[in-house]
Order: sequence, then structure tokens, then C-alpha cells
Amino acid sequence: MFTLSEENYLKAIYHLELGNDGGVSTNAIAEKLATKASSVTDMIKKLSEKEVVLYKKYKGVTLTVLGKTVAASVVRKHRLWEVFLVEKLNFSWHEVHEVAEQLEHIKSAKLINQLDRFLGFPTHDPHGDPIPDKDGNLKIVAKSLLSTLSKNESGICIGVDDSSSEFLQFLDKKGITLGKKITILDKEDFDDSVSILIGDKKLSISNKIASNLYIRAHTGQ
Amino acid sequence: MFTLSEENYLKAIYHLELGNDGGVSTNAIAEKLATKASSVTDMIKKLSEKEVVLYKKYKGVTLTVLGKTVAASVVRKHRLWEVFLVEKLNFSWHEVHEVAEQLEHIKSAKLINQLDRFLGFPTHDPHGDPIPDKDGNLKIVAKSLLSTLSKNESGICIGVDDSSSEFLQFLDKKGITLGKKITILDKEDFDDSVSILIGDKKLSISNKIASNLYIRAHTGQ
DNA sequence: TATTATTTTTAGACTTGTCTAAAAATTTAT
DNA sequence: ATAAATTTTTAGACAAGTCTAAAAATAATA
Repeated sequence: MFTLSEENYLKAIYHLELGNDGGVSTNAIAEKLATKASSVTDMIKKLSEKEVVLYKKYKGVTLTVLGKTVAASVVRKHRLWEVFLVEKLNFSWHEVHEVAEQLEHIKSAKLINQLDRFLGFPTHDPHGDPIPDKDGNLKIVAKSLLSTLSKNESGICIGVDDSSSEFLQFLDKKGITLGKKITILDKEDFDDSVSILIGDKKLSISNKIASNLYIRAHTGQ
Repeated sequence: MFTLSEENYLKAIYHLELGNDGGVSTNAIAEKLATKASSVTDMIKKLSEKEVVLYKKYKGVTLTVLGKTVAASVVRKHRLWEVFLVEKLNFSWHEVHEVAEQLEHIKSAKLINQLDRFLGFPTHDPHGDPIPDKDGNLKIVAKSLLSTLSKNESGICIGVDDSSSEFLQFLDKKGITLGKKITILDKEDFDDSVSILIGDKKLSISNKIASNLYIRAHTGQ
């Protein structure tokens, strides 16, 4: 069994490993968890004892198979709860993270299995991130950043890279939500802004926005 | 804000105050929380600092208005989550307690308000215990123990006194559930056992069972 | 490659919540 | 009302998780 703190470390390492492949550095973990490197070293030793990470001094850590399973289970719970909050309790997508951070640590296999069924076995959370299955595997969907599409190309908005509350509220204001079709009308060279058609609305977004939106390739116009 | 541990102490004191009116003893709290009296003394001092209990050395504690509010809010969350687990996730009434013990500490006003609405503003949990409202008030329903009814009297089963998993499973096996009408057919003097009619089934139950079942007086017949 | 700069680890301290053992206060009983 | 039993508190210790400051190792640079 793992403590709340241990679970948070495993989750952080899990996310960091998905980004950079190879070992995860002490500093990277410290930054992600808003803690100090010395605290991370202490915890890493404990996790190493418990055989959920491989650790060699000064060389960073990687999750073991067991560690990956535990981390994926926490992520699974987090994302299922997010779906619950949005679908059943009328939360907005920018409000769910904080609460899911707490709910993800509730321990009950039956709870999470029944919740999964209750929600209709969702595959993605409200930000478009995939929900690991019971064994910790996640289905990767091919996705591109909106900023990489060319003029006249289009696709379905399927996720966000930055899921901060501020960014999500900005998207709400602009009417950009998951599932909507987006077409590139024009790209401005001088500031990299993009004119898009979303639904029947035309709007211009900055490159910063465009490179935080994931699009599923929409083959055949 | 209160820690998980503080919330558990407040909840324990809240429950103990409902039973015995007047101050709650250190030992009573220790027993309820399966901890040691010395630990209780330590925590009581902290709670006293935070002005959620009134404490005088050797004289036990009572909750302040603030303390009662906090405790009632934890109980409210516990019982709402129990309803959720039974109504939405197909838990049995004997399975909910352990999980609700965790869920009751999740902090989010919106979560609990929306959950309340989602569940249709329930007034009682799956064991028949009343759910405190947002202000911590609970509606007390007049109830009697089945063991106090006389021959030919009847009532509706509305709760249990002992909500241990074992007792609840026993009731399941016998087909005794909340909402069912129970009529006393006969009472045996020599062992205080009771013959009852529940639904269309006749069965004999011991006094121990009869004095753990709450009945709403069924006036008229 | 020698010297900085950066990263990581160690050492020691602090907080929270718990414990045991012993002392103090209260209650019960003779 | 005094002695015995019980309850409660104090004192000191411990584990988990964190921190600061300093030391050690690694990486970057001249």
C-alpha cells in the first residue's frame, strides 16, 4: 500500500517519463511537485526500497513495472473522477483538476470499477487525455498540434496540451471545446497567428493558443 | 482548514455528544478512534486552540458551535457519499462505510452541493441515518426500537442501531431492508425472541436483532 | 584538463500525529 | 474521609515528510 505522498511522487515520475524518455532527474520531480530536491532524494530512497523505482545516486530514477502500474492506477482514478465531475455534477473542465487531485487517492477497487461502468467506460477525460485501463495501458491516439496544420486543413479538437485553469477558461470564452471541427482559414507569417473556422464562427488565435490545442487528423476534408 | 485527523476527532466527539449529553470523556474518544488516551489529550489541546472544542483539564470536551458545524459537514459528506455508492454504484449497504470514511474528507463545497443535487437531496443514508443539511441541522424522525413494540403493533423499518457489516449482511440474508413493514405477531417471554411478519414472510428474530432495528410508528392499524 | 557552475545528496532540524511509561487528578469504595 | 481504583495528563520518544545549509558528485566551460 502506498501513502498519498508516495502516490503523488509516482504520478509525477510517470508523467515526466512520458515526456522525456530515459531517467527522470531529481530536480524535475522537485519542480513538478513544488518541493525541494532534498525532499525528493529522501522519497526516492523510500520508493526504491519499495521497488517501484530504479535509483542510482546522481543518475535519476525510472519506474519499475510495478511502479508504472501503481502510477497508472492513480492517473486512471484521477481521469475517471474528472469525467464524473463534468458529466454528472456539471463541473466545467477547468474546475475538475483540484478536486480530482484529492479523489485520485481514494482506495477501493470496487469503487473505481463501478465508477468506470457508471460512466460508460470512458476512454478520455474532459481535457482529451486518455484514461489508462485496469492494467494501466493507454490507447494513444494520433494527434497533432493545431499550429502544425496548413491553410485549408482541418481536424477535430481532441485535447489540450496546457490544461491550466486559465487556458481552459480562455477556450470556453472563445467557444473552443473538445469535439469541434476546426479549419485553418489563414496563417499570418509576421506574428504566427491563425485564422480559424470553428463551427460557424470565424476567429483569430495566437500561435501560443494554436500550439496548445491538439487536433485529430481529419482525413478527407 | 482541518486535517484529516482533526476531522475524525471532531466527528467522533459529535457522535459521542449525540449519545451522552454533556461533556465527552478522553477515554470515550480514545475507544471510538481506536487510539490511546494520551493521543486524545494531545489532539484535544490542538482542537481547543482552534476553538472547535471547549476543554478543561480532566473535565472532558464539548464541541463549540464552530466545531459542531465542521463535524456535521463531515457527517453530511459521509452520508451523501454512502447514498451515492448504494444508489449509483450498486454497493450494498454493508460495503459503503469504509469507502465513505475516505470520501468524507474530500474538500470542495461545489462537489458536495452538486452531489446532493445529483442524488435528489436525500434526507437519509442507506442505514436510515439522517443527513445533516448545509447548515448542519438534521431532521430527527421519531423512531422506536422494534423490541419496544407490543404484539400486533406494526411499523416501517427505517434504520439500524448497529450498522456493522456483519449485522447488515445478516439482515440482507433475512430479507430485512429499510422501508419494509414489520408486524409483531408474537413475543416469547422466556428468551425475548419475537415473531414478525415482514412483507409476506413470517420469521422469528432474537431480542438482540429486535433491539437493533428502528421502526417508524405506523399509526392507524 | 583544470576550473566553474549546476545538480544531487547528506546532515541536522522541525511538524504532525502517534506511542509507552510514569505522574497527577478524579472518582469510587471501604 | 481515607485508601484504592480509574481516568487523565505529562514527559519523552518515534516515524513520516518536509525544510535549510553545507558537502559531494557531475556537467559545462574556458
